Amino acid sequence: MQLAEIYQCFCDPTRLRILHLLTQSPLCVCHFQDALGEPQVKISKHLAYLRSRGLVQTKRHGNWIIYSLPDKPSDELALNLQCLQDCAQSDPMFRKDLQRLEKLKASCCEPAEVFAK
Amino acid sequence: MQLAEIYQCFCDPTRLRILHLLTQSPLCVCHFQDALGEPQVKISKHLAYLRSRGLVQTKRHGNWIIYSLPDKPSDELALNLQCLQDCAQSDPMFRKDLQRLEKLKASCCEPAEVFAK
DNA sequence: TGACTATATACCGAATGGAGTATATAGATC
DNA sequence: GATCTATATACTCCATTCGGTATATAGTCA
Repeated sequence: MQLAEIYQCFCDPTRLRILHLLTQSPLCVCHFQDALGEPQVKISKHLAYLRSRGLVQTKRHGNWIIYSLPDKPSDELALNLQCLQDCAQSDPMFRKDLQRLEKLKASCCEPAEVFAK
Repeated sequence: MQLAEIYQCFCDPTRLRILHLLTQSPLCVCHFQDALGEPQVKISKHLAYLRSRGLVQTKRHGNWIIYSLPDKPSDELALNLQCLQDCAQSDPMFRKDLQRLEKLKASCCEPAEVFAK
């Protein structure tokens, strides 16, 4: 059942925060590190977990590897990502993540593609 | 984060099927056994898992223990249960579960409260 | 009280998950 | 080629999960 696999990806707090940020824009590993305040190895491993299950895709841009949600998510994934966004709106943790992400976008000089939708 | 705990409950196929059936009506263990075709101990343990995390509640009715969704689910839980129902509509497994449940309801002579909403 | 029914729990083993430390890789720059 | 930066992977440890087998418990009925 694919649905259960989606929930397996959703069931860790760090992965949830990663996926939530990705609903805003594609990002690379260092952005997750800064926005979530978690060590590189932790972020990288959770991203690998999500990638191996098709929840995120990557493309390289110089030294950076840019993570994004799938171009064509399944109906189940799309529904659940929308639900995640709805739930996240009222959660302080998710809101803070977004705030830190906005600050990062404002302060850094990285190429537009990284944040491009 | 409570949200991650909800997804932990959702991330096993058997638990998903149980929760999906419960969106229809309260049920007791033997109904899950019959509708899902899984052994008693497996059902019982998953129900205990869900119960310990507040996803289901119980009341005794003679020898039966009737499981139901919480009277007042959190916003997050309500949203995700709705999402589950939406996803389940197009999934053959979930549809078959519902069919078997309907047959059970039609063929058995159990008290109305068990299936009452 | 004793048997029966529905359900729960204890215990075990295999598998997976998650965090940390250390190390490897790939591309960029000099 | 040497070095630097960003990211990934290997390894280890500990905790949790999941399934199965066996057994316990609570309520019912004779």
